[in-house]
Amino acid sequence: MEIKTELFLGDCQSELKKLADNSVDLIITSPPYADQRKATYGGIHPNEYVDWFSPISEQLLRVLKPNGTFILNIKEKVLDGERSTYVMELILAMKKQGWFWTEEFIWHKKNSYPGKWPNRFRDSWERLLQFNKSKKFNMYQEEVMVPMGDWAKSRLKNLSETDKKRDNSKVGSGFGKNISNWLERDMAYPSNVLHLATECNNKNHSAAFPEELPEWFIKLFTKKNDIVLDPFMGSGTTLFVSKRLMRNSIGIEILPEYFEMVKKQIIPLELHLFEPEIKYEKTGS
Amino acid sequence: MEIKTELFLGDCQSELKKLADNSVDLIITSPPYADQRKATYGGIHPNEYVDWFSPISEQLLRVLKPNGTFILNIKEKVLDGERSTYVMELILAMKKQGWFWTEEFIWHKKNSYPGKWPNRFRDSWERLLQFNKSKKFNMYQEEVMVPMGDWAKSRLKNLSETDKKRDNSKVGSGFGKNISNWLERDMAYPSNVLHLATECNNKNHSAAFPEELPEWFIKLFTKKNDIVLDPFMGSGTTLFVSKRLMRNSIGIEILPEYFEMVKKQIIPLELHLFEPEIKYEKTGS
DNA sequence: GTTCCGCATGAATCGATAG
DNA sequence: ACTATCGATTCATGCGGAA
Repeated sequence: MEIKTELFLGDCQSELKKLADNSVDLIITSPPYADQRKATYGGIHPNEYVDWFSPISEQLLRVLKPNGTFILNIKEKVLDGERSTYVMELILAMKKQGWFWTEEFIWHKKNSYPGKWPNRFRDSWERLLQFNKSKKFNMYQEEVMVPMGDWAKSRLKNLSETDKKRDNSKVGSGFGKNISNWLERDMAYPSNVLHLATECNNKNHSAAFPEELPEWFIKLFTKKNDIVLDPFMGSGTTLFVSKRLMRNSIGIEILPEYFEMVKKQIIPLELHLFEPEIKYEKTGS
Repeated sequence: MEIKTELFLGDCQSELKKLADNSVDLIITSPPYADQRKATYGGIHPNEYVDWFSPISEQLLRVLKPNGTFILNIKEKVLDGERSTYVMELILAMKKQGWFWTEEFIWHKKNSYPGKWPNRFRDSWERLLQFNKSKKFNMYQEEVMVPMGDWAKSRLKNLSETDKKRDNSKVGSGFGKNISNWLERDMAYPSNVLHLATECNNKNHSAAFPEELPEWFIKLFTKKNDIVLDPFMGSGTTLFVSKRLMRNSIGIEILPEYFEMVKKQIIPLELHLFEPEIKYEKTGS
């Protein structure tokens, strides 16, 4: 089946109206934070943030499938020495709209920018708010399982030693068998804290998140041929990852530069993606 | 100078009234979370939590010195499939009382409670909310500087590979047990994400936080001979650490068992603490 | 005296069962 | 219908006994 990528150029709120009700499986986005990035986006004052975002979240609620998920990446800025409260007010407002606030993941940015202030440390985490339309939603936990921690590693080490001896006495060669069994068993479910580095380079967009971030949520909340929406597309990370993972995607971007940039990059990516599939069928292996 | 430890047995709200205005340098506490410690403490329903805590936070605002800091350790529970909002409502309520919400630290608990559910992962973080009475407050950042590991150098190369696995060992600000292994020369300021394991054993209290947690904040926000207050003393971790770091401390506890337990333990600790000092003076080294 | 392994146990959450 | 209680799930950690 072909993977589609749809791009919309224009204001997020009005472009969203073109999308059908209950048509999207996953929304994942990082909207412009209040008063950040004033140069590229309008820059929204913290006090106006909830009023600005509410009509958008209302549209998102409409287009999301009943079993779908909305992941909102956001962090309040420091205003006059203290944290703003607009994120909390936004959560409360979205709950009134009908959203369920299911969970708050923490994105721990391992390589946050250094800096020194007299009264605070580097801000090295952001919120990843999970909202849902109903209490039942699709979640494919096995897709994001991770290897176990130190305990399992050391245990695996010892096991490989003993298994070596056992295998040598019984069969002869091949410690691969037992180890691979243990490797499979040594997977654990992750927690709600994500450790990812920020991507500082090769993107023109000022605040692109690392590919691993949308990848994790796309794997977790969608399956192949599902539809992913990023209403603040930016440099298009979410869309590229969606395509790579064989998910359809929709992107909305208000700035023509980003829109054109993504549009140009999506087409060669399609060719690149379908080429290996043909080869694979020919060799038959 | 002698280090004093004062203990109060009784209800937090009424006992706090015995303390003088502007008399405490640091408040650090972990109140019973809504409906959690039902067996030991009363258990407060999420809907009533703000009303229950507000009179207490009002007292805390009164007793805190103008340059002091209040660290509140708290996390909302899941209620009927979604996160409760009482922590956010509490922050908004405390701001109305006159508190400044300066910062939110994240306590990442490596060893969070296990479990598997169809719709969520393990909860492995808690909030450490920093409130202040004014925008100018005492902060001794050098006291909590951490050595830098080589993870900072190699982070760019292995990014995609390591992120697929769970990074257990070297994530983040790295206080804990391996400090002695780190190189001394390049010291860095920590960030606002703390990586600490919970203490499961050797305490009779059900939910003592690890000593490193109050230690970090005591070093960061007080100097020697300052006064530290824990209005929900529990097993007394905050007080023991304060004493060890030569800070005066005040503890309030409503349950006589804990009160007596801490009382008994504080006295031998004093003897233990002052003995080495005398020896130190005698040897003169 | 080390190192290693077994085991109990947490600020958890869900779903089913019972009043 | 709505609350209360119980069992099942699962992972890092530290302790004690063993090799």
